[in-house]
Amino acid sequence: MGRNKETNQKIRDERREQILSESLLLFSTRGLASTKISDIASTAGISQGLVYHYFRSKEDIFIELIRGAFERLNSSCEILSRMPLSPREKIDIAVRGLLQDLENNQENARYHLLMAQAMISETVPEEAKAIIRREIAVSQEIIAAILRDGQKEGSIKEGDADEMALVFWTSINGLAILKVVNGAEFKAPAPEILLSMFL
Amino acid sequence: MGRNKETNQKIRDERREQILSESLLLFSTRGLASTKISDIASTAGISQGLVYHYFRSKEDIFIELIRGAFERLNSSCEILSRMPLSPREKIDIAVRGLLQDLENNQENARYHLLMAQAMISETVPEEAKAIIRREIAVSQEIIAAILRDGQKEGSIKEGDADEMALVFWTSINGLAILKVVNGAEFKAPAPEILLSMFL
DNA sequence: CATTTCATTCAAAGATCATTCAATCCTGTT
DNA sequence: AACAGGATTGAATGATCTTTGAATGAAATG
Repeated sequence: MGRNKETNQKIRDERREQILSESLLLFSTRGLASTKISDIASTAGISQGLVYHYFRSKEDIFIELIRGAFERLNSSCEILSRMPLSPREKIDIAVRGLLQDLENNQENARYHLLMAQAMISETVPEEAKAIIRREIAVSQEIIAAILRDGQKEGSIKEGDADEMALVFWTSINGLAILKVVNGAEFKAPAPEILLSMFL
Repeated sequence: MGRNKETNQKIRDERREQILSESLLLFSTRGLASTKISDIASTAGISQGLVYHYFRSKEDIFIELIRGAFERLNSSCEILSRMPLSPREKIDIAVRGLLQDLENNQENARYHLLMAQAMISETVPEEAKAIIRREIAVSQEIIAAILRDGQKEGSIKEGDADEMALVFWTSINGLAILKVVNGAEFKAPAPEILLSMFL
């Protein structure tokens, strides 16, 4: 009666992850439109047809990656906001953590880049756009809330907290782009530069 | 003997500008690969064939736009650096000017976006990449030089000036992206937030 | 060892585009 | 009015990709 269920499930999970992982690499540096299914297949070492066994279309892969990107980002943010720390410490940890992550973790920078591409491009699938519309506010609101807390107790600079959160993410995002572009040469700037906007 | 030279030249100049202008709009929001020649032609109100009367290829249009983008950016930077102002005033003017420009001038934000896309994507024409490699350092070096001047006289915060210039452009760029994405809703953040990194 | 069930491949069909080119139009000039 | 010269059009060409589906292969089960 063929292979048993668990083995098949494992094969499928692994292939799926493999396709997603290679696609992230390609989408983030070449964009959705310039990434060919044949690119994905060949870097993953499989045939083109097999890609369609796992995903309905190229755009489906993209949507899945966007979904994962926000899941990671938002859950990190929520963990941060729940930490038993002062607002000032939270911001400090967030900036240092994000910058360090950019420097060490290629994949994370790629996720940032993917999100940036998805935000910019009018040609991303509607479903991806919908996810962005829905999720983009979460991380910004969390940072803004921390900033407001800090402002109340006087440990964080005055100013419109929403605008400050916007600049916060904008800067992180810009640096992520730089990281992917510059590759190994990339050296994250001193956290103090960014922190001086808030503390 | 047909139309006279000047009239033809004028027609050609105008058409060329028109094609470039519509292309900037499309490339910046959809990317090079997802922008079809038929899109450019139809938004410019001309036939597909005519586009090829003015440019050798789609990539040629892109390269021309990138060339123009850096020309604008670098010349603005050089004007700034020559102004008879203190370093502190120069940075102040640069930040306020750039933010205001983002808010009022759709086209400028699009140029920033185009540069970002060109930097990110591995599939932009080699000639565009070459221009980027050559030109990208200019504006960064100019800002870094102003910062160093200011640090010498104590009016600007200490810190690695190159890194600070990097964060400077990164933030501007990130905001430009946001501007194009958010369109009319976009409200530039208070300049003071960014300025607090430097002053 | 025959059989079943899927993963996987391969080649072909269908779509979508960039690019070309022969024909047409427009507008000063003679 | 006839003409010249370039601007302009639009359909055809061909290249490139996505997607499909029939055929193959491998592993586990009876």
